Amino acid sequence: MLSAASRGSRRCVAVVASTSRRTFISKPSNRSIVSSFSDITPPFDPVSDAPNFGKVNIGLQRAGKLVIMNELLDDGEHPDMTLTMRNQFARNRVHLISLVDALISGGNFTRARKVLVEAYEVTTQEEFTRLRNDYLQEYALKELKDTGTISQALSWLVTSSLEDFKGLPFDPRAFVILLATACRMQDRLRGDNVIHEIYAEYTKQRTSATELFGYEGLLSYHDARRIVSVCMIPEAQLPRSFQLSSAPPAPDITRELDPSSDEPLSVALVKAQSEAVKNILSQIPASVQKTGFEELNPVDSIGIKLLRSSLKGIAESEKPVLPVYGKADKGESEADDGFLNFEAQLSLLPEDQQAQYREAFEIYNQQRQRLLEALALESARERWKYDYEQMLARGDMSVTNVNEYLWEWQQAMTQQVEQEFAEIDRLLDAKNEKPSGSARRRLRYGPYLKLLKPDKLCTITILELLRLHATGGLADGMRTARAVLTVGRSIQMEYNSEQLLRREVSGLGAYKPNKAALQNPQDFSRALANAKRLNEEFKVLDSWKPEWPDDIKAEVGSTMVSIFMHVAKVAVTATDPVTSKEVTSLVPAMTHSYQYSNGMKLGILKFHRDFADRISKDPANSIINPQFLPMLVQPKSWTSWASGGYHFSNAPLMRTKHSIEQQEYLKEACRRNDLQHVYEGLDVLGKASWVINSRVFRVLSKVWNSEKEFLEIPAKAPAKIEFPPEPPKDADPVARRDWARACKLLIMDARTSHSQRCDINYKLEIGRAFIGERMYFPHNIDFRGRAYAIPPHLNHLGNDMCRGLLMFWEAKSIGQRGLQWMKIHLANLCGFDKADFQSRVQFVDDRLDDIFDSADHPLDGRRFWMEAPDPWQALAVCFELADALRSPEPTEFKSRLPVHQDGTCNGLQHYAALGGDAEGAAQVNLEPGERPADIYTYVSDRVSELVAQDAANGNAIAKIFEGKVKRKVVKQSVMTNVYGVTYVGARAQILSQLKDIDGIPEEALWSGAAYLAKLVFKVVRNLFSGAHLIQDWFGECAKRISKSFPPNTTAENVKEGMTAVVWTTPLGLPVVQPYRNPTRKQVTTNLQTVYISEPSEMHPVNPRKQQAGFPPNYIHSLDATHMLLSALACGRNGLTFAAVHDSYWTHAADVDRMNAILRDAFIKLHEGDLVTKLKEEFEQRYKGYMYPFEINRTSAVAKKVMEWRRQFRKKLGRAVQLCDEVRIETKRRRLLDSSDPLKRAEGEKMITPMSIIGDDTDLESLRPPPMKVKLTPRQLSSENEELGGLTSDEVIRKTLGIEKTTDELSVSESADDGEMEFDESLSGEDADEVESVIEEMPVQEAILKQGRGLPVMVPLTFPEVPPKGDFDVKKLKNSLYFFS
Amino acid sequence: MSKIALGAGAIPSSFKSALKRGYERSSYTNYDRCVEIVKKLDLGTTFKKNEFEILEIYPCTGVWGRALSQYTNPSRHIVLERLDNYFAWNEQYNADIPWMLPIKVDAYKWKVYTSLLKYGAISPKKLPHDGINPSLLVTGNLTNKQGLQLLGQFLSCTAYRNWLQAYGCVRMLFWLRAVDAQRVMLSLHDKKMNRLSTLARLFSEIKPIACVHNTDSKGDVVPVPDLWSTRSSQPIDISSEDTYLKSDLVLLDIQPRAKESWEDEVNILELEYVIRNLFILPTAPLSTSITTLGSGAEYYFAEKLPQLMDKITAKLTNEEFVLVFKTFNKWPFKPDHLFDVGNDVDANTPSMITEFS
DNA sequence: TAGGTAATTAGGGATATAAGTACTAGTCAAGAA
DNA sequence: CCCGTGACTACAGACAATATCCCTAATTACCTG
Repeated sequence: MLSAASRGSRRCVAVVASTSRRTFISKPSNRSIVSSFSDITPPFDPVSDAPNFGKVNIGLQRAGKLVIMNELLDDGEHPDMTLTMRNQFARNRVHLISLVDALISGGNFTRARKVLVEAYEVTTQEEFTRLRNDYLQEYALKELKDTGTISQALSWLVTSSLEDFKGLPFDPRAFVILLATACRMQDRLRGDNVIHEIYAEYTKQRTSATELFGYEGLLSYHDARRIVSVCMIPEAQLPRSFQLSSAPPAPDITRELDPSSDEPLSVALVKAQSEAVKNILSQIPASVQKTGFEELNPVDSIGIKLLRSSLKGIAESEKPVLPVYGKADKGESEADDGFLNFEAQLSLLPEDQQAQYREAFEIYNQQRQRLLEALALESARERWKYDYEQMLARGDMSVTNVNEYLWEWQQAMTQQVEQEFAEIDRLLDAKNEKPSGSARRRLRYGPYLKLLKPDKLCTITILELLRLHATGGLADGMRTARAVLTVGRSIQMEYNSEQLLRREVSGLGAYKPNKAALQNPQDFSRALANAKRLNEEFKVLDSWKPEWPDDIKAEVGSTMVSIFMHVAKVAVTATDPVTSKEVTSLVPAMTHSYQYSNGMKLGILKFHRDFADRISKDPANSIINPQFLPMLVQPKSWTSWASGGYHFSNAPLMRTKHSIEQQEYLKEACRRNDLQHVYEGLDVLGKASWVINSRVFRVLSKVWNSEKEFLEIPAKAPAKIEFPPEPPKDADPVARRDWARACKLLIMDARTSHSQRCDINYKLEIGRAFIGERMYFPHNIDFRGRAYAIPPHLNHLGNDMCRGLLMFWEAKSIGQRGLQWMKIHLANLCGFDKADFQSRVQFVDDRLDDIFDSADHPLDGRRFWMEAPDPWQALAVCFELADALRSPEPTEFKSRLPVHQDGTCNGLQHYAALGGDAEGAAQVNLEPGERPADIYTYVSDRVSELVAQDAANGNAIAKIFEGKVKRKVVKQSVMTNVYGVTYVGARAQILSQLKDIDGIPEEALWSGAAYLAKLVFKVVRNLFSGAHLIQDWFGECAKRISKSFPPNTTAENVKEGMTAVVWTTPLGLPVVQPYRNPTRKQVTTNLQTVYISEPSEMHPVNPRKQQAGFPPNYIHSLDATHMLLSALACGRNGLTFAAVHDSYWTHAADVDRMNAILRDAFIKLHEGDLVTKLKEEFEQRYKGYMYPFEINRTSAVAKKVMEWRRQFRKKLGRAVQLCDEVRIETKRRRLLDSSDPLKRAEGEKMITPMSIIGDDTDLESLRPPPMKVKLTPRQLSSENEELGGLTSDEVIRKTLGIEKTTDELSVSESADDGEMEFDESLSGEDADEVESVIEEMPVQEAILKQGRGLPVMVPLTFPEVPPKGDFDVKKLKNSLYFFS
Repeated sequence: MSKIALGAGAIPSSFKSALKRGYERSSYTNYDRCVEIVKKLDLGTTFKKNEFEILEIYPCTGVWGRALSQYTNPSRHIVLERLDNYFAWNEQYNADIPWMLPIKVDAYKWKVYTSLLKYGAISPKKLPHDGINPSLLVTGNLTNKQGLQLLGQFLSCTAYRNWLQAYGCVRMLFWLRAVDAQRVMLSLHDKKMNRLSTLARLFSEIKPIACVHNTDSKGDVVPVPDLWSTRSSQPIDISSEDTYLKSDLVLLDIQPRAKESWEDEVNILELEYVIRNLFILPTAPLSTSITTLGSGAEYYFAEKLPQLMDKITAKLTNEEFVLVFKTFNKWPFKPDHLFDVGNDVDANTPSMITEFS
């Protein structure tokens, strides 16, 4: 048990040093950029004309400011993290934290307090303080509501600290919470007394009141002033914002406590505001208004358009008014343009009005965004209900729409959930009843389940299951484990959002806004001002809810899923096999079943076939889960690891993989303000506004509704698969197997096309909902820093179709250069991207006719666009280009089209820059060149040559593949080669490419892939020597690190003690490789047990993955840095910027500027010697760590070490473990480093393996000599070979001494049917040829292997970095094809 | 006729090391005891001298095959084995058995048997399924993981009555690891009743012929399979000391049942599906485990077979299983297909993958 | 009412599951003799 | 302690085996002085 004092001294992370403070200036550069292609000189002068990066001090000068987990045992500094990771209560910890939170929110204060006391023992101080303050706040609020005072809360604050929490005092925030609550007391006089009392208590702890006013958002100005006057606090102790001089204007709304309402404030406010909005909108000229403000659209999946109308209707009815749905929602009319031309139409107005309307639009969108986040679930439900009622009104009970089912299920489920709630309550109340198995489980998940209202729980469950069905991989089923966890997670997220909404204003309950003040705005500007003020009231406090442990999610989820399965029924019809009559029956819509895969059971949930069929067919309206949709307003700027993006949903900054280690590093970096540039970069990405390309959408929609196959859209499959007839019962097993295989293939095909159709349906539906809307994609990052859009399904990172559907909201005049770039862009999309720019422009100019045709008759024309590798994007360009060229002044044309600039083999670009590798630089366009270099084409050409050679020499496989080796075949393997792909992996990659090529016999695929993989490796080996050196260095470092132990390793923590590879990107983002071996266990739920890992526990690292993952991850962290850096600079220079990792997008007009920026960013990034810096970081980060080094067993030193171990073993009385050596060696080093000469002497006397070796000895000299490894041919492989390359059939024939008969040939063929025996397809001669390829590989390495040595723990050092070449990355400045 | 009593030590070491690597199959090596076993089997009543063939797979040391062959005198004894060393060894060991013909093929492959039949290596008579086929005796050494797989396939054939079992009820004598034998042999009342044993029980009569009976260092009996003693046929005790790799082995005599009329009313694929799925929840009452058969199954079966709903899957009798099969066959809403299509082939769904360069 | 013992249960670890091993070879790590 | 055997096979977005038996620890029930 830890005393309060020691708790206080614990720190999570030690700051190693803080030398320099970074500053940056965010002044945008307004430099004009020279623009002409005939002008080969670069737009920027490399030296003097750099774009303004505003002194972004990218990281490398920051060495010494790393986040390093300090784990020095001897200092007695247990970082919280290691404590929580290794605490024996660790498993309890996360459970207790989320349980306390749930109990508080559920209003169960008695239990909450009890668990809080329990939690004290196992949580960190920070966690605990937050929990206790949460409790205090909610408790005080409750008391205030019930009794009008908060005396009990106050007395708890006074006494509990001593009684329950070992004297851990409350922090100032706790007092602020009470003070703010006291300010809400109706009885002002009593309120003042309480305030005084609280303050008196506070002064017992602290003298200055300054801290009290430091919590943003808790106290309003007026509250603060009141406290100041009541407690007579000196003005000097107040922050500026609370001083008298900064008094805000009197608010337009009166804040009254409305205990009866539990509606979130923002909703209440927006509803109240609707009149004002209506007024504003009514003043917009008709021409603008027509664009969709009032117009109802027949399709409204998510409720956005519902909101459009409900805003108008709310004032009268106080309830959302449903839009009137027209006829079937198919056809072209649906593509209403919404606000698409808002700006254009606005530009017709006088300027001052423009500004006003823009502001109105902004506010309008903000309101809708809030409603979207707050009410989307309800709106989906309303839609179901509406359809259901329509059905009733029709008087026809046959279900025509999925929604009608959904509403029935929703209702039935709600009832069941209410019963479940009652049961939970009964159990919670029943004190002395002994809980049985199911009761115990109920008690465990009950508090969580009850956090949401039953109807909401049900809606979430239904939506989530439908979504999983559509996207969960299996067509007619989903993994149970995934389903229950996803539902559980979704419920938690909804709870989090609700809490955020609830707390949004000072966390002090709901208010009734003064409607009168809003409904009669005197004039337009006053209305605007009102609306603006109200929006500012929505400031959401940073609040982070603990994540529920997975087992809780699973239990909550499974409860809901099983309720769903219990009540959801569909009517199905089938033919009775006996009577041959049609029978109809009500069956569960979803079944719980199992499958075996490799002998292991897999729980799956399946929707009934008939219902599943519906989902892929019916418009996906109202089954879209609205939790992470694109936003209507700019995402909230990122300000911390937990805050940014959505306003009322918690989306984390980083997608961590259940790794506390990652989270802790991130939090610490965040705390230290290291992530400002990351935030800024992400904000730029988030600020890019998008709109659905409605013309592309219309084409897509038409194609979709035809239900025919089109490009990558599979045709609508019939509900029932037509299987070939089953072979007769006594058929040969071979026939039976072949039949089964054929069936399974059919099933799989149906499955993939089904899920593709579902996926496309989903995307279309989102697109349809957002048509004509300005939308934004909030972004977050993976653990390496790569950015991703948070909204799933439809975003610009998706496939060609998604990208084709999206364009920028903002339109920019393209200018001459922009027109060129747009043409180049089209050429690129058509796959013509290897030529110089001029040729690409020419490529497009030569096809203008086709392009116009595609734009005018996309479906019934010549369909030029469809032949492009990226057809939908090509179509979008066709439209845009046609418009531009036809406009009177093409260069004035305002374009919204994003134009891409893609890195040419971005990974190798970074490698070449890291190594200063001139040759490599030229291959990947770091070096300026006349034409773009393409490394993939180069490799495929070289491979083709080799294939041709082999073919000429009679190699059968080579003959098959002669002339078939295209760029695409080798591309992936070439790229991944420097990331450490193995022969097996490359072979698989090539195989999957070969499958798509026509004219290759089935049986040659495999041997061909193997053959080509070998050739690719052979070509690449000599090509990327510089990159390989660095890659090897990365690998060696990662290997040493992942096998090393920190100095405080003990026998108990030796498992977890091994080390993950951690580094800091130049932007200051700490990257932690999460690869560990998770231990998983079974958790019993209502449906089945699920097998999940225990996230709160620390698992041993997986050195293999750490090593294999480091090279790609490091390079990716660099390209992420480059991207964010470019984003940041683009943002500061006023460009719209979007990116897909190594493909950067902007308006056509701005491509030149973007190119200049991204090149500069790359130069900036690589100016310093990153590899050396990395080495220095490692040395600093892993100072004092030890790793096992193998020394030659036969050496004298090894003998001595072994002798020492024998002695040491006697002393210990047990076997010596490596961690013992770490400990003793650490002790010795500490003594040697001591300033006390006595201690130093003591240290010198100590004998350890390292002292035997000698601290200054060159370890390399101790390596065991290389050993010859005898090549042991595997018994198994020799067993698998057919006798002398003969088939078994021939063996039998020969053994029996039967001569080949005339009908032999046909017989043997039929016997081999289905069995793939490659040996046969190759004559012996050909096989030799393959051998020859293998033999040409350097044999020495294969046979001479590092011998096994004696492992000795030595201090962790790193090999020298490979010498850097003389390529100057600044040359890049003139390289036009770097990104192109 | 030379009787070579062959202990483990008598096997040439070269052969021994070859066996150890990756072969994993054990084998009984006590020739005298093998003879005893053959005698006990009393094969002569069914298999007349020179009027039947033996098909032996994976002979391993070949001791059992030798004894069997010598004492039953088949017209031909085909041995399927892939180890190089076996052939050299066999040449000297079984030189005196002229009808023995080893073939170097992989007995795991189905098409091997097709070829054997095609070339007349074995030529069993095609007989109706009303009794043991006296023209072919299959034996083998299924004492590794692969062997268990093979056993499952042989048992499946007894259900389909196809492949080798297409010739009538072909008797099979298989050496198995004791644990595997136990799994197949479980009786109705055993809690551990499983898929394989149910299949076996439905279509064949299985008897243990020889069984390990070890004593440990203290002389106590090591309890291996406990059920043979209760069976009518008292198995012969053998010791794992006398086996290759010192493993616990059992020799099972599998005699396929004569065909019954219900077999025509069910689909074997459905039968396998039903058994497989019901045994996912072996201890649950049928009312629960039946749900794994498909959507709505619980209602349909509760209506058709109410008397079975409270029974535990693992305690269903043959007759009750047959009822379930028949009922399933007539179910209008049975699933469209009965395959467990693994989701392992999540491979390139072309348009779903996001395109990164 | 306290305490001791019997009885029950919860929970963790071990094991079996299915059934054409898809293909194959080098490397690294846990495990067993 | 050494050696044969087994798992994995570039990274990321996007994670997932389950039922049952058997034994032990822990808790409850029950009994008695």
